Amino acid sequence: MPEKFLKPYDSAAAEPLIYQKWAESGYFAPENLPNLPDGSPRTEPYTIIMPPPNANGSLHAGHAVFVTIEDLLIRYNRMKGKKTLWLPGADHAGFETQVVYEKKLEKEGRTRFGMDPGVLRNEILQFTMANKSFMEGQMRQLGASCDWNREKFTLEPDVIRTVYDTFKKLYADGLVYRGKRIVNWCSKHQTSLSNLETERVSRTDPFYYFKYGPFTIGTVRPETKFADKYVVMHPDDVRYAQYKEGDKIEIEWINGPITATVIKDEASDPEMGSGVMTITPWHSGVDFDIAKRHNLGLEQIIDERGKLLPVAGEFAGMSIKEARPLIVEKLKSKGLLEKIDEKYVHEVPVCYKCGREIEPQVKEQWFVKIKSLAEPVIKAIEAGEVTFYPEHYKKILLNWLTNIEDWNISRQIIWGIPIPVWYKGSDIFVGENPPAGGAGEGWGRDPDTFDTWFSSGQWPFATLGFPDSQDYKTFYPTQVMETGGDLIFFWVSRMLMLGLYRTGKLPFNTVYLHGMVVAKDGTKMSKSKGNVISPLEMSEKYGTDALRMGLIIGNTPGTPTALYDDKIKAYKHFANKIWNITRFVLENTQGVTPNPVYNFNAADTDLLAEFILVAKDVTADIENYRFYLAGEKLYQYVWHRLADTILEESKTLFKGADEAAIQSRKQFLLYVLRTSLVLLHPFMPFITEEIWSSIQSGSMLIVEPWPNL
RNA sequence: GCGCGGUUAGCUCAGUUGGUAGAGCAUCCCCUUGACGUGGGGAGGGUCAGAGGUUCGAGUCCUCUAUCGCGCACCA
Repeated sequence: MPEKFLKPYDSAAAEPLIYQKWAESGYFAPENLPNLPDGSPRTEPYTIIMPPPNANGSLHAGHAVFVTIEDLLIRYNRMKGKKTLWLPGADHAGFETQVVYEKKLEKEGRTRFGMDPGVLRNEILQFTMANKSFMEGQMRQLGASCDWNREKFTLEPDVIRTVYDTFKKLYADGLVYRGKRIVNWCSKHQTSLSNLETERVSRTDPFYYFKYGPFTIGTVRPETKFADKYVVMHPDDVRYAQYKEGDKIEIEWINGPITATVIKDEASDPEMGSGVMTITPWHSGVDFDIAKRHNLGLEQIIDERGKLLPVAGEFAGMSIKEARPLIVEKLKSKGLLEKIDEKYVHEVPVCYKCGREIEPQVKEQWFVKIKSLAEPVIKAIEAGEVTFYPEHYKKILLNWLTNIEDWNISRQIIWGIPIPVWYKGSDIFVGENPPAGGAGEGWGRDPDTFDTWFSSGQWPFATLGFPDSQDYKTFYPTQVMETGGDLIFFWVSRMLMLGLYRTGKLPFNTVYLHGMVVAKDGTKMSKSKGNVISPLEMSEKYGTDALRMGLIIGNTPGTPTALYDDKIKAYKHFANKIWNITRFVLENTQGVTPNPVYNFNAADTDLLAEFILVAKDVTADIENYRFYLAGEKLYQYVWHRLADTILEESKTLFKGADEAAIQSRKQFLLYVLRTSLVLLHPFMPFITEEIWSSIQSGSMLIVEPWPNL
């Protein structure tokens, strides 16, 4: 028996060496995998495109979950004899990374505003690349058996080329347009945001009722009302039947007399307040739509920094917070304040990064006519072409796709893929370079970058070298997209839409969405709460195998998973158990040569049948994405059946004199140990490979065939 | 407003096509000197949120109620 089994398993020492062995074997790459047991080459592809982690920090528990689940699937399918590719990547993560970098700048007493864009871009690139290589090391530590030679970064030239081709095609097909529309504007980050990048928070604010000529209007935002010269009511509201569309009314307002125009529109809710409202089309989506329907003028009241413009008269230059009480005071002194409802509860949109209120602004930006892309995906999903784990995400996604709004893809940040568009007066040219003649002839480039999800949405085919490469032909469409449930709209939906649009095929037919990893008390892990569990620390402390089991067992798709020290510790104990089972078996089978076709006696035949049932069950569970059950069943069998019962019985048996029974049992123990290691490998790759190297010289467990049951 | 979930043992959660309620942790008792104390054996503990229905049979399917939560959405 090898000496090492006399000491406890030392995961920290063993793991890096095992990973190195795997890497050197070349088995991470599909073309290097050995032939099938019958000698034929592998043909059936199995592909997972890794969700590229944002290269702006270190790996967190969520990353560890996806690495564990995807690595499990990959190892399983590799052992099943598939031509297996797990393609890793790293994401520049546009706005996300820029926000992280801005915080770093802030700490250094600097700011991005006023910085030379080229210099800033370069700084962030260096920051990103440093994080990228750091995180790659961490993924190796977690045992990721991905093909590093095929790794992709989202800003590589061929990825950008694919993204530009898609944009050109969308433009040619009339599915992307430049429009002057209301966008979600964050006055801190100085960029527009998609609807998904805003959140809604409940606020209690005073709701003011003001006299507006003969009417009473209500508002929580008096600071937007300076230029309000349209008064809107529902066409069927009998209270205001005497007023006709287009009537002009002279009224006294904040900064003096104005002429108001009556507008009749169904957007006005007679139940709300007095049933009359004034509109501020530049700073409200509803108002903007009304203005558009009635062809009304637009005037900006609040600037991009959230300060009042000269139209506010004496309040110009003030922030909203400063100005609001002063404006109310002034209206009150003019006798125009009717009443205040102090307890008005409403929801306001805020920037998902800084929590500042979104200030809607009218901007000229690029929008995707997303309904046209959504429709074929809706049909495909309804036809059952995509399987979701958990199943109910199908309904959630369909609901979202059905109610989808045009997608704003321009961002006013530098960290991203520049939009390939040139302007000259009212002429638009779509291309990476200006039309012949060059920028010298008055063509100016669009200063914006793409929403990072616009490019990420093309990831499955962009990474594989669409449209001509051999990899694309071999590995697309991929088998499964495994990612966090929070990315269902941001990413999964866009991959489905853009993938189908560009390649004519859905990029994957199975979507597995894991739940968020939370602290033991069920709350979100956050640095400020100090309850963050670092997967890398856990891996160092208890071993990666223990961490992986802790992340798999009890983790049903779509449900938050609690991760805590004790849980991982329990699986370190399990690793120790496996180690000691091996020790017991090796001690008691010295001199016995495993015979793969041994005829067990009746008792051991029963044990074999029982084990085969477990193995079949585990296999079916993995095939059906029930990893949490598969892991638990293996744990139960190996510990509480094999170790607690079978090994204990064997002790008595071995002390007896029934040589035939002893021989049979020894053969059985060797068989069950070896096969258990195979079954456990996708879950606990390190310790199983380490043991395998001692009992089966010259072969590696990573490519050992999965038992054919 | 629209949509989606949860409610099972003290705690955290499983429960796959309907077939006598499970695990881990916690609690209590006992055992064990060599595979492993990172151990072993055992015990207590649940009218599966409530009501009704379908069924030979319901934690599982249907309806309603209660309650907690989540997502999406341009409500002045």
